[in-house]
Amino acid sequence: MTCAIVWFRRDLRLTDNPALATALQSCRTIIPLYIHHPDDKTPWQPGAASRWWLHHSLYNLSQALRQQSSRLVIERGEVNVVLRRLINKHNVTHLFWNRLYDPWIVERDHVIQQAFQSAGVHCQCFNASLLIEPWKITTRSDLPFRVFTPFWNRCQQLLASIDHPIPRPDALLPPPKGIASLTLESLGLLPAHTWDEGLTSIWHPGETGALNQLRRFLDTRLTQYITDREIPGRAGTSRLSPHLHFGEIGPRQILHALGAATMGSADHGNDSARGYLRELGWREFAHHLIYHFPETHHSPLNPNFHHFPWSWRDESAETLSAWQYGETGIPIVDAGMRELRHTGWMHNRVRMIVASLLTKNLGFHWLEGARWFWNTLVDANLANNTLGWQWTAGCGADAAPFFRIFNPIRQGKRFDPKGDYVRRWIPELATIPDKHVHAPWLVDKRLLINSGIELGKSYPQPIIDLKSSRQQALSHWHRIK
DNA sequence: CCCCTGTTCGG
DNA sequence: CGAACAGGG
Repeated sequence: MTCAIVWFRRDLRLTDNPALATALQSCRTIIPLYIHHPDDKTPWQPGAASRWWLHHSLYNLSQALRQQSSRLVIERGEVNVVLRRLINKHNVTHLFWNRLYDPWIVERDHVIQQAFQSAGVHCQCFNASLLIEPWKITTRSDLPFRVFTPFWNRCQQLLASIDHPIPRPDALLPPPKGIASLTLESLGLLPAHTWDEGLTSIWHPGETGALNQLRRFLDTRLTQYITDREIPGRAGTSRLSPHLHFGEIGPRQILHALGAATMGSADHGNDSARGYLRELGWREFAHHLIYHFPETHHSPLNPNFHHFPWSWRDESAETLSAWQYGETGIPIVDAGMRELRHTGWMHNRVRMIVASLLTKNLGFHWLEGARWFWNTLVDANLANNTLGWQWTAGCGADAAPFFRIFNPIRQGKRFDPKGDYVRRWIPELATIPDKHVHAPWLVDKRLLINSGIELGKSYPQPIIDLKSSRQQALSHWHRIK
């Protein structure tokens, strides 16, 4: 009699789940297990938005399991203790999971595999969340990639050989009779007071939500993706990032669906498909980097920046909180930060703009921004967050050179020309003419008053002079160049 | 997945 | 005088 644990982590789906599929082939009884371990020694404990998502995703998974006469077993505690207890209690013979790439998880999983393997449990782990795992490709000199373009070129050569997604199983196996489980509610993942209304109205965590979102994106947005993806005022992006983070859908499924969706379509559609795939490529690249350079979640990949004087300006709590809460007086930045706080998500173009302001103009350490994103994003992901912040801060490997300092006015005019995005999140600016919406402080006072805006009252004065702070940043950078 | 400054060029 | 381009941080 064989009994398997399928240890769910961030692979909260039934389709294209190799750990689950293998268990179904090789065992008679299956325990679908989730272990909540809030005390793990990570500097990156999931934030409130992420926990909110996790709660709903676990709920969705447990419902899906129930529909097939199985159920999710929820435990809490140190993972090896929990696993050992269940393995002994239920005579578990097989342990299956899908791999993750956060440095301490890689290490922990390795220890667990060793320990249980030598205790006679068959342990096996799989790739469920990447197209190409970090150790599968290297540069010509056999090193990890540090530059995106050659990385992605190499990946593209291998796309054709990537496995098709595994179909959703049409029958599961029951867990042992009477097996105990904590309730989902007892994990306390939901916020104490209800700030989550903004989230509930736009997101649908869980596998069903993920598949619907992919379908909707492919059917209604993909052909316009290449032109719309940079316009934060349009719903042009896939918005799959939180679903991907929790593994409610995997990139193999997207790749496969993308192939089917663009088969035989005109060039424009293929440009869009390629463009979208490239964004998945950045996700792959981020995981490649965090795996091979596990220090980078706190330390710059580019050694020139090890002694860079981050935090060269006032570093005051008020300045930081003005940035966090969208009160900097710079509309495109405030719009982004408010979108983040209300929805747990921010358009990628705007992420770059707000990050550039924080690290270059306001002179804060990039980790300060990374932490805020970590706590507020529903898609908070160590690999992507690290890549993103090091990229804009200029200290990553293939980062934007430090001297690429975004000008939020120019960015606003270019990517939000009519101010649709800005006005959506900053209704105070509803009546200001389009041409001034990105820099209200440069507008003639009388015109502002006609628009019913008084800077410093209804909307803040800018907290930073863009020109001089830019000069300051460049002069600091000069010293380490 | 940039910005600024200076220069040239066409109207 | 704006658009287009080159050069450099």
